[in-house]
Amino acid sequence: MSKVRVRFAPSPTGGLHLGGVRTALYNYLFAKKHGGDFVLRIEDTDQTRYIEGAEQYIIDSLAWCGILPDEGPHKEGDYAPYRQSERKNFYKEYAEELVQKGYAYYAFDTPEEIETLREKLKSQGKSNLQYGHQVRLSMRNSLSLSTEETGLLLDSGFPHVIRVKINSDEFVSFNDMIRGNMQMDTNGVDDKVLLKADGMPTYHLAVVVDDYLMKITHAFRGEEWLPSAPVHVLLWKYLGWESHMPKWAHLPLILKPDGNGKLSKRDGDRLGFPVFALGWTGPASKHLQKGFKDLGFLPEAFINMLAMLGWNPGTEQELFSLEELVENFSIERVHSHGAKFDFEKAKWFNHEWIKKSDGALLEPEVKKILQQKNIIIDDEKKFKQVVNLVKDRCTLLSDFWEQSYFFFASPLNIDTDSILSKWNDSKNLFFIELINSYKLFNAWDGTELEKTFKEITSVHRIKPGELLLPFRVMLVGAKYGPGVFEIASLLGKEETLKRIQHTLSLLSESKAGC
RNA sequence: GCCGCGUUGGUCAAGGGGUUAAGACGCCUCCCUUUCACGGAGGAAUCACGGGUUCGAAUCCCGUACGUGGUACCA
Repeated sequence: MSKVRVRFAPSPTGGLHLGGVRTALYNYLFAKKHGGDFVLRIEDTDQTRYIEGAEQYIIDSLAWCGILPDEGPHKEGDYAPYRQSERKNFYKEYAEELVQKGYAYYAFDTPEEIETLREKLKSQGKSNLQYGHQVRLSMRNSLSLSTEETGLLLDSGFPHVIRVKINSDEFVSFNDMIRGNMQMDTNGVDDKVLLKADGMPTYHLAVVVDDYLMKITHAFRGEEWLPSAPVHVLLWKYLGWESHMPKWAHLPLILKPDGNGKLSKRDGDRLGFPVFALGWTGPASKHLQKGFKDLGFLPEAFINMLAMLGWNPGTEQELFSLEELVENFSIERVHSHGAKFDFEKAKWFNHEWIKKSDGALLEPEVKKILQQKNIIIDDEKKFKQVVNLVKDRCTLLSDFWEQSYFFFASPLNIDTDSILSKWNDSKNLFFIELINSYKLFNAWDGTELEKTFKEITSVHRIKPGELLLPFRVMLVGAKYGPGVFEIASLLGKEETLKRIQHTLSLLSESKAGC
């Protein structure tokens, strides 16, 4: 058995969205599971849709996910080049070969002529034109024209394409690793263009030629290719490569959460969640669409979520590292139906990953987030403690800001309103005495702070619960966060006393103002 | 329109002739927490419909409906 080789073959037409990353992921998982190669091939045969920078963006996106190609345009192997635009000569050669063998033909119809014909049929209420066995003899091509006429047109350099000649009523069967035995007839497909007038191949030719030349053993791609699969299978046969044909698997689509249609690049803004791994700025619009990374997702959570959207190991385990996915993945367990994307579940995966990640792993990203907000981290030991203390309450990395900034800077606002309604002189006196007691502390320890706090409450005959909330608001600015004495302990004596004092004066001002 | 693929709670899903039809997200209730989370215990909610086959169908077959993809010199 030859070495497993799979490829991910995106076209550089813009950002790489969820579905694309998942296709890459499944290819990668399968390759690594079987000790094979994962090849990145850039399908840039449509010059009209080519977007500068998209190729690098794709490589960067995959790298962030931990999906590293063994070969690709950025990492050349034995099958270079890896951009189809640089492989132009191969395709022409094979297209000509197909013509010689009688499996393909030259067609001289201009796009405008075909379009006109389509419009005409449409206006007559007829079904869409299929350039195939029904009409090919009434069109302008090397089948309908004499050899002389064809030769003349060819010699004069008349623009032409090469089309595959698909026989009607032919049954094509192949095995799909997800769907099982497929038997389709050729009536559903037309005489696909193989080589365009500009000399570039279409997907149909390029995918077959490149998969053959690059010794691809398994071809996994989106379900949208299923209807044209018979053409590809036939091409493998016509080129005489049938015994080398890769095993196929057509992956289910990722659908929009609100129903209707597959998730597309444009859905990101409309639906309020990212569709890209990394942020993408359209070169024309200059509009930035944020990616999962920008929103505070961990790559581990992102690929975990993606893997589970369309695949399931059959056990109750939901949390998988990339290594565990490699170990457990099986293409046969990929579903044959699409799944709607659920952003809430995606966030859940991230929350789980933040909780289970070692604080040390999170620190660099968290530090970046805090520093972007001009928070100065002067005490590394304290920073580590804070990260571990608050990570359970963070769903996104960006949540670390709200959950931890007040350890390093004064609260932005003090929510005095939440204290004021129940505020009175005896509570004020309590805090004054608390300050005085805390001033005498030598060892600033959370347990001791709590002990003293409670002792004073009993002297003042106030329930601790009535004072804990004001205390929290003094330190945090609002009603959230970890245990209040843990916060005080990390804040240190000077800062804690300063914050109590500060809020006390705010409260007296408010009272006076009433 | 035609052709292909699909259909288990709102969402992701296990289950592939006999199950009280797993589990997860989300939602609700309670416990924990003198905050917010985390954690724990519960709850509501499902086999698209109609025919077969069978002692027995979510599971197999056929229709219908619905969804989705294709129907480009795009991939």
